[in-house]
Amino acid sequence: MITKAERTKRFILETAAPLYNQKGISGVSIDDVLAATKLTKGCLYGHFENKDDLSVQVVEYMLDTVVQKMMFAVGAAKTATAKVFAFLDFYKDPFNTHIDGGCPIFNTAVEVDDNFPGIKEKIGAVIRRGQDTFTAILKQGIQEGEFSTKLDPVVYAFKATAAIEGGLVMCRAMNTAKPMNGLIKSLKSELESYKI
Amino acid sequence: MITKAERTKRFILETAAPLYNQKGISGVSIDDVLAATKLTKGCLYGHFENKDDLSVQVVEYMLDTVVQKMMFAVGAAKTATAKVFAFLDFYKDPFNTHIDGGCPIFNTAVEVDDNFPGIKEKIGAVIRRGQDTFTAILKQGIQEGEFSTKLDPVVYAFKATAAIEGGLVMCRAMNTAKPMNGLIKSLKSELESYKI
DNA sequence: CATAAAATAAACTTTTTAGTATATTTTTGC
DNA sequence: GCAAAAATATACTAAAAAGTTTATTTTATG
Repeated sequence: MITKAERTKRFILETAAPLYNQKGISGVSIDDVLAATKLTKGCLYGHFENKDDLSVQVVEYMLDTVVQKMMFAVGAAKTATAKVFAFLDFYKDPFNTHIDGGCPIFNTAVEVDDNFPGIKEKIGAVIRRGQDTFTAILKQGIQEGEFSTKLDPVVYAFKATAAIEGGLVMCRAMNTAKPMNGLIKSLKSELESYKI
Repeated sequence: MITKAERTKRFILETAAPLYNQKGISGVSIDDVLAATKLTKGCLYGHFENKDDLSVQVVEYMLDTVVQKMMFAVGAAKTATAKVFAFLDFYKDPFNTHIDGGCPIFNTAVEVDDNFPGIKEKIGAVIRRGQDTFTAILKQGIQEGEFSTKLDPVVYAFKATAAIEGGLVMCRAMNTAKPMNGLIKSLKSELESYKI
């Protein structure tokens, strides 16, 4: 049985997530979180030790959420090509990013880069694991004769991820979703050029 | 004649720039800037109205600086190919980014995305102008017979920029410069595939 | 070299934010 | 229906950060 306390804690994480994703760790105050959740300080501090504890858990919640959604989208596809395409489509709408405010992995990576070493380590691990998964999918595609051996899995995985994530930030900054379409098409046809 | 006041103001902007680029606007305090410059409050507030004024001017200084350096690097090249290659090489070392802390355009874009609407507008304009310049270079390359008409200037410009910027963030988060080499090589050979 | 501009020193006020304490009320789950 | 858990209300304290003030000292440049 899920307790009330667990539900409340989860509600706080869910509600705080878009705030953190939009304003960044340093940009969110406890009062912001209280205003968004309409809870009281007593309640919040009953679930989290202090702001740092809250911040770390919100970031972890966001990372878990986005990784899980991405895995679900990719996992539903059968072939290597379909899996990669599912990944490329994951952020096709830069203004609907599963958690409001863009990609939490990237947003957090930028903020904690030269700050928050603990969180940085976690972000690095998530990205590394993502690259490993992506690379493994491509390698299997090669092994099973879906792609030519001329495809470099490590390079394509990095290029595709970097371009999607970078494109997302650019689109949001320029306030237009359009360039994302051309980018995704280009990355798809680049992969298809290795098809056997 | 450049006055002492102008020199001091510039010194503040130069010194604060890496702080802002590393910690973000919300992460930098006035005391951080005072500690870094070893100036006093009286002096700082003699040059800037308040923290907001300082922040806006630091961001503008960073944007101007990076755009100027990029233009210098690209401008030194003669052919369209050489210009694009110069751009691709601009961030080849993710840990030496002209201003410490990564690309200020991107870092600021992420932070001000859902916050700081004034600064966001400026970032958007810088990115748009950059894309226009990049696209114009490719178009000229096509016109002058350097590239095939099959090259889509808008798509390649966006893809290359997004990938470089995204790759920069990923490398910094993973604490490795290596993937940047493969990425740059891949983007270069992608462009070369359109060479006539 | 004189003076106006620039910077310092130091002590403030104000505001914001984090965090604490406790008595009271509400809710939940047995 | 009742006891424990959870949340509220309210009123705090503490610390950090922003911003002000003013008298004094230093420095730049006409």
